[in-house]
Amino acid sequence: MDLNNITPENELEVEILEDLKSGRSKEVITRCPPEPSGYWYIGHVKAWTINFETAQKFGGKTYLRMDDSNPTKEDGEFADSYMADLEWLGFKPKALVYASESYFDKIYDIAEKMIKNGDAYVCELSAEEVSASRGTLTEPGKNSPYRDRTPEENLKLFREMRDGKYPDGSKTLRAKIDMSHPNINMRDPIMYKIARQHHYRVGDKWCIWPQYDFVHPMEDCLEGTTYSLCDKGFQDHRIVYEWFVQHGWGKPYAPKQREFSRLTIENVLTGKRWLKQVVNSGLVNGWDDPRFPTLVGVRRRGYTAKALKDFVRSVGWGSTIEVTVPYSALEYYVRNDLNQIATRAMVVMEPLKVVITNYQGNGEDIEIENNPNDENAGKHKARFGREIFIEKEDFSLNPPPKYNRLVEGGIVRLKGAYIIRCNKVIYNEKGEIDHLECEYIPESKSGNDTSNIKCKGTIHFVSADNFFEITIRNIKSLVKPEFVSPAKALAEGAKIEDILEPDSLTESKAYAENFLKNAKVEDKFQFMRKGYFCMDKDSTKDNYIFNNTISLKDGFKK
RNA sequence: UGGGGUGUCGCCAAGCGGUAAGGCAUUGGACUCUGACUCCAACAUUGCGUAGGUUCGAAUCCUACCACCCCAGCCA
Repeated sequence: MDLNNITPENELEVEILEDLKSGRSKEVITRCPPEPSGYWYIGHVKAWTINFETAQKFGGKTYLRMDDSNPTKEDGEFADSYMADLEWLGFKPKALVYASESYFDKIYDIAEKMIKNGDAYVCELSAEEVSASRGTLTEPGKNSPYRDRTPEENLKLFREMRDGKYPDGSKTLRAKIDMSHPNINMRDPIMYKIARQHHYRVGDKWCIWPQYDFVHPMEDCLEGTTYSLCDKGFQDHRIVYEWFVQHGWGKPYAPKQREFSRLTIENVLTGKRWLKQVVNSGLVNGWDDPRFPTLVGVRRRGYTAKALKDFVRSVGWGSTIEVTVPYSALEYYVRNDLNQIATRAMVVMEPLKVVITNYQGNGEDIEIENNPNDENAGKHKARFGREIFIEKEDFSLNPPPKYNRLVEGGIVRLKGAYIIRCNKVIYNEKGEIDHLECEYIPESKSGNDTSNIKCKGTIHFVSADNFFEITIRNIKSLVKPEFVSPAKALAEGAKIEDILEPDSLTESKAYAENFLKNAKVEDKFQFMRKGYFCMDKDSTKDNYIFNNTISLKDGFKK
């Protein structure tokens, strides 16, 4: 790889380039280190995109590493979902490693080494006492009375901790740094705690567990990570990270921790704790509910991996701890990608029957382009005949200004077929419109129109001999629009039920052209003039279900 | 009152001493057999948190101030 051909696009890349040129780094190794304790959501895409793509850019690699050092929160169910999510996103990790299995032994050895070096000690303060002696933001902490034990004594105690000689919570291993350090994270952080807890991977092998500030840098070192990229929430842990790299690892080519902004989206509920509550309350249908911001949720809804990645790239690295963007920023990329790949089809949501009074035959085939933006997408057959259905809203008795759909006595083009003129409105006993009587203009057929009639509007339709009924799932924002920061509202005491939109998911029936019978789960369509839809996994042979991924932009000013 | 950060258009975001990129949103308009897409135009008028200073010249350097965010788990 020729470093001179690489154009750095942010400060980190500038730094990496310098490190590579100076020889500080031999290659770029990053990691994707989820704690397997919940499903990923859109925010994770940013973290993984940054980690995978910076490595890729410099010809490096990325490991998927389960950061599973807390047995009380972790679960194999989640760990298993991550490989699938990553594959869907299009990222290929160099390997999948479980920190608990691959690194705990070595990390234990490092801890012993640190004890021998006088960098760690066994402390017998209770959790409350540790907290009380840590000091406050403005006052220094106090040294633990156990701080000055000899390395021999510490080593003996630590081994006994490991061997299960002491009850849970009775002792900890602490780093000997500085109890009066202005950064609280440096005040003798806990390296190991005692907790008899079954672990989803390593079972009951351990009763002592390494803590984040210690375990994370050591995992990075053992793995060969050169750049440990995390969110800005860890910015004031960087100094601790570097301390452990120096005192625990102590070799050259140590990793560097660098931080990017967390990404949040207006009006989207995030936070494991809240999402879990919503799932448990039954207000949604599981973690992959199409209204949910989880990856499995947005995927089911019909969002694409490309859209998500384009979106997070557009937001950038970020400078503040958290960057909040409007939902429309995401939607732009969703529409953008779907517009390129979605197959066009005609579906009538609220049918209004139209009889073509001057049409005599048994109907005829017409052709519809599968995707006008992709010439290789081909066409599919649809039908036109004496009886068709159009959208109710495409006919008006009292048309607003600039309404260029069907009106009494007016004309409109049927997509892919003919121009029709509305001659008569037929009402039922209740005085409602029952159907329309129209005539078609035989010379106006799409493809060989010799009629010379200029027609402003084109509407979609289905023919009575070429449709079947489908189910549409209409999806609105899960959260009421006034809650721009739902997690904040909840933290301030709002109730889940109060911030959620009551009818965020509704079902309705629609008439779809028969072509849609070929659809498979996760196939993406544009129902012309309506929006993008994705076939849901709940579909059966007799009931095709489509999720409304997103509407089309509507430029019609009423 | 400690430490770590950040302040450039409604929202993101370039810029790193030479006279305010770009994207989203918005508003006009063109095109259109999807009122989509696409295209074109407008959108910080000495303005880059504020006040001073240095300089021929500052968002960029210096000084002081102000505002906002994060940190006191044996969570990650």
